[in-house]
Amino acid sequence: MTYTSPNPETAIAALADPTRRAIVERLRHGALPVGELAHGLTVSRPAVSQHLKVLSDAGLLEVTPRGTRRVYALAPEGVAALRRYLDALWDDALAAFAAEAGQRASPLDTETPE
Amino acid sequence: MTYTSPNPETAIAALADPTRRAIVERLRHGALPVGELAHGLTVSRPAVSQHLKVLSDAGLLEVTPRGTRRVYALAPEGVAALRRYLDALWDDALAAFAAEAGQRASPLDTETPE
DNA sequence: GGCTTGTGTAAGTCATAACTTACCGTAAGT
DNA sequence: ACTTACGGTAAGTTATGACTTACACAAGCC
Repeated sequence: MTYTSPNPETAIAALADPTRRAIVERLRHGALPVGELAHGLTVSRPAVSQHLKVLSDAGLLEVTPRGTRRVYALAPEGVAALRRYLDALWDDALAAFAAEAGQRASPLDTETPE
Repeated sequence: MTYTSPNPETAIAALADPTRRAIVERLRHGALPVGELAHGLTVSRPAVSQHLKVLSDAGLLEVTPRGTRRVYALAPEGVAALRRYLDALWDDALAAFAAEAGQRASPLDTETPE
């Protein structure tokens, strides 16, 4: 029960911020505590904490308290949820693309039928 | 030369806005002109135009002028770029996850080696 | 037990971007 | 050619959210 992502849209919104993407990039290589994480960034440690909260709420990160430090890691399930969302979008995009190509092949409606 | 997406990060930022996600959702079923698009939304037509520009710049949408109206459609290549980005992230997330699981199996460093 | 280290939270400031109204250009219809 | 419909752009306002400093709390070390 490592709690799954709430919804992919929250995750997308979380990844929109450059600093948060930088955090995610830093976590690609492995889990890190907050201090280490903030050391490579240009913003203050509290700012990092706030971003970590947003990413965690979006289901993209998981915390493991280890003594006095809190180690953050990428949550594979959160990334997977995003992937599923985009896969479905990709599927529909292709279908719509094909449908429009078919419509252009048989120009039944130069005008919208209203 | 339907011009490809600039980078996945711009696309993510574009999808962060709820109104823009609503536009994308509406385009899943097929291409639409601006008027039709704005009709289903709560914001004004100019606002929709601005959002369409952002989505187009991100490589997620394509325009087809048809007479006086401009028909917008999902750009499969833009969605594909996003998918590739997330696939790579997913890959690293799994690797990091496995690495940490291995570290926990052989606890060489209860402390960070600094 | 007090001190230090590591981190999350609160309050407030400031920058960004989403939205509105007004306007302009362009393509079709009569 | 004039009118109408459609959509992009400009200018200005407002709301959102990212950042800072200051503070509070918990866990290890002496």
